[in-house]
Amino acid sequence: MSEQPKQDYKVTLNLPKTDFPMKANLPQREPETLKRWQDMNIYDQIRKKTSGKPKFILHDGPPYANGNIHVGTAMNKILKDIIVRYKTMSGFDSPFVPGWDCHGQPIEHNVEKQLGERAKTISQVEFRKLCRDYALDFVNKQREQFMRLGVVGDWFNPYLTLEHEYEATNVKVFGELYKRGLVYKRRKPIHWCIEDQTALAEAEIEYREETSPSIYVKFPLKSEFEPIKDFNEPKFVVIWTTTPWTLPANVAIAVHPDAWYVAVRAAGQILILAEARLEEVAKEIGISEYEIVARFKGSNMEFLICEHPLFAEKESIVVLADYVGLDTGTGAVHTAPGHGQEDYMTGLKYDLPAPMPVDATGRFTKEAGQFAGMYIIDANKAIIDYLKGKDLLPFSTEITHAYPCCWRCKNPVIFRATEQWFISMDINNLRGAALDSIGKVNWIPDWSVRRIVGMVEARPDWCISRQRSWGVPIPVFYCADCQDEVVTDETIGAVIELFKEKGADAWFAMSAEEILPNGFTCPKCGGKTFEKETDILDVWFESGVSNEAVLKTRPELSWPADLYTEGSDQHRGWFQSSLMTSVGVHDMAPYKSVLTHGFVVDGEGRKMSKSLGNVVDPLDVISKSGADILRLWVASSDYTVDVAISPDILKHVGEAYRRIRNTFRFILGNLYDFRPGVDSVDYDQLQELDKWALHEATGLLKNITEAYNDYRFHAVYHSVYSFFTNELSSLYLDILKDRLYASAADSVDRRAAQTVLFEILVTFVKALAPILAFTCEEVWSNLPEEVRDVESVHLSDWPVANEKYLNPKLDADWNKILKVRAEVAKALEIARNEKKIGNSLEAQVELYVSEQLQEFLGKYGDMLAQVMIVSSVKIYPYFEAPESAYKSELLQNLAIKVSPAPGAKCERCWRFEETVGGVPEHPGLCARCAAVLETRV
RNA sequence: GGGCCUAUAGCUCAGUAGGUUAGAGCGCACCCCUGAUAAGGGUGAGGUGGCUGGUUCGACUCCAGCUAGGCCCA
Repeated sequence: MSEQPKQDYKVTLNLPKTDFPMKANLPQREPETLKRWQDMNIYDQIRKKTSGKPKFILHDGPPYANGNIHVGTAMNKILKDIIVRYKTMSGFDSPFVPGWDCHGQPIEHNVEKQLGERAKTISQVEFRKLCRDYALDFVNKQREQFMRLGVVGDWFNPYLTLEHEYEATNVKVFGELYKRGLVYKRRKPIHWCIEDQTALAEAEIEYREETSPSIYVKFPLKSEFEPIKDFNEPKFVVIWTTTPWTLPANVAIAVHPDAWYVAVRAAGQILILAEARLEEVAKEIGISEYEIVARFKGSNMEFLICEHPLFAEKESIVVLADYVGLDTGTGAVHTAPGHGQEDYMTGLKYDLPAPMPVDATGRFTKEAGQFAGMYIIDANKAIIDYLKGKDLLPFSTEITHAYPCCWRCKNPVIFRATEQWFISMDINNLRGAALDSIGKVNWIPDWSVRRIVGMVEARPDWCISRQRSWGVPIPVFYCADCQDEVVTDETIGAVIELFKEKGADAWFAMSAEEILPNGFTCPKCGGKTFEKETDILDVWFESGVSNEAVLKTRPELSWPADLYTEGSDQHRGWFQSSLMTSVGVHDMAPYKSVLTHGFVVDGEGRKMSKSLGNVVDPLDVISKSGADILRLWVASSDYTVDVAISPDILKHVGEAYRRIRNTFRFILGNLYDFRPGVDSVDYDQLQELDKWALHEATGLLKNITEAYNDYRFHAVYHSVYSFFTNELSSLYLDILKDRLYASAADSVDRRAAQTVLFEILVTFVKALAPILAFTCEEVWSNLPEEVRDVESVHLSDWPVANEKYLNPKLDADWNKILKVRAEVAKALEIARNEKKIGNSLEAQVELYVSEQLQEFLGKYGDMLAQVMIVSSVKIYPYFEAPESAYKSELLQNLAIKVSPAPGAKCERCWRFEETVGGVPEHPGLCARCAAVLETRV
């Protein structure tokens, strides 16, 4: 029976009411919000709203249209979305046009795999159609996935590198670069499968154990060499190779510049090899007695001339190379620039020719002299026999080693130099111009500029050709008569028009004569028939021209972009390919700022991989926890370095999310009867604590606005989260409960609290909207009808810090009070552990303080009890402090005595008051509550 | 092997133009509340600042090397 009256009083309180649920249930709720955004066409509404404002263009780097999004692409798009949403709210017109990279080898590869044997019978045009379908399928999937993340953009009007206009732009840019003399052709070795007669990408190579010959070959030394000039015996440099069939293409012998080499006399001849290999090699070639007649550095041997062991009329020059190893072989390496990547680089350095005596089917051409017509697989034996016959083969054995093989036919592949197209870094000083442009770009973080500069300074010429089908053809014709390459304004113009109309497919479907204008003749010889180039462009060239194809063609966008934002791998990739094409054509970078983020790694900082089993799938996170959890994870991390994610980390993010959500919910619940237009209280009538809360909130708003401007979102997250926890939840909101619940609903005290809560809520629901896009929208829709001047929080304006709320004096005063409060909390805890009190309202607190502090605190009167959330606070001089009082360790001259509060517990507000029972109509209530109830009647 | 980057409590982050016992929140432990309740409040315990040297009166902060990890090359 005694419970009854309490129930009655409870209904007289203004307890929080809200439809905003505590349980987020994001996996269900977010799709509903997405549906609403789509129904209201929010992207268009944002465009209308920001129309005419200054533009901020974040140009999307196109992900590859293959597979589902992974957590790295998710992070990238979320970062972009936070930026775009912030810029939009803070007064910019910031359209976001997403893009996809649709051409390229991986798609081709997957389509080929699906086709199986059929791949060989299908036409290029048909094959391209299948690749197109494949790419578009993944564009659709990824579009849905990115949209599910809450990323706002022109999703149904993206840019795709397979679109006709886009394809045509490649031709335009290629034409410009060609015209500027930046494009040239040169032989370069590539992986080549002689079985399938096709070029292979690195990803199409499998390494298998293969057996190869391992032979030493004596190259007769022709030059006079100072250290051994006095010896009359025949002299040889002994080289090592595992590919005898590449010897016809030999042009050089590479030695290590810093290694020691020796000349040894044995069996009537002088052999030159690395000192470190001497013992081993001597054993192998069976010379037990030898004499070292000279010792010298590899660098001494540079430019020595040897006779080619197969072709006496040819020569082989000694060159220096760091990669020459001394663990195997002779320390002198056979070098054929047409047959190997390292050999090729050395060839470039020494300006050596790159003979290529092997045709596409793996047979020697006439360039291979006596071996012409021979299949290279059979040639090893022939060459070994030939060398034996000439006594140039001191040693021969076999080894097994990992050798590159074709993914399809499993046969060993070869390196074979073929004609490739390049963009020169140096012919017209593209490198220098690029470096100049880099200096005019704002690179964030600042080390980013060092990285790009280092790469551009050191990079080789850009090989832009691929022997593939799924891409944009290199728009070059060859005159059938004079064999000259033909690239003129006229031919380029014709191809551009063709691609615009019919797409790049037309290149494969039409003849050169059909493509070229009627009556077109070779500018050099007047020839009338032409061949088309069969190579296509590197996909990095394609994505590199996105600034030209997208920013310059879409009316809502502008060039150069304000910002590119990608992972640090794009210093080599898109940042650079975009830079080169743009500098090559326009002499400036296509971006004003470049923001780099790190890679997503696991909780231990290791890269994600299936084999480690540490892969976090963003789609999993979304379906289990919600996109806002992923978004909050992004915002909580310092993305300028690698970002860790793990189930454990996501759990912590989820807990932080709940705290933010509940804080919003509590505030919403206390505003259920608040009509801002009518009930707001003027600043002057607010209590000091309210003003303090506004001061804190305003300072924070200024800080986070700055952080957003600097793209330091984790600073936003941490400071807002800390504010919600420390200043709001455990302090301001906790203190406010009595005022909100127990005061008369329409009292100034309560309305003052609501005024501040409302202000804080509106400020931070907006300030967090770029991050918690879904949750803030949900909060927004629970706001009082009259304040929702716009339908969505994402259509609202960025909150402006109200400078008049800043009050340093108040802040200093309250810092003092709060320090005392913290000490009181310690004293209360001691009392609680001694079972003197439970709830802090059961306590009365006696403060023993300095005279100064007594004067200061005295001014606050009853307010102190409210702030401490106790029933009463009394202040005495410090010297009166009883022995039993808690002495503060932090503050001098502060002692605190906690004792059970006198009086009785008010059944309504639960404070212990001596006034309880003073009003006969309400025997269980304190004076304040009794009065409140009187006014209600 | 080279270039760029990272390394502060279990987790996410602060901080210092080098100077008293290195901070916050979360998590954890314990307590309170049951009128934010699959909530809320309080107290407390957690750090050889990756390791080793060096510079300095003094280094988490500067320098060198090493280790681990990331991106990009070779």
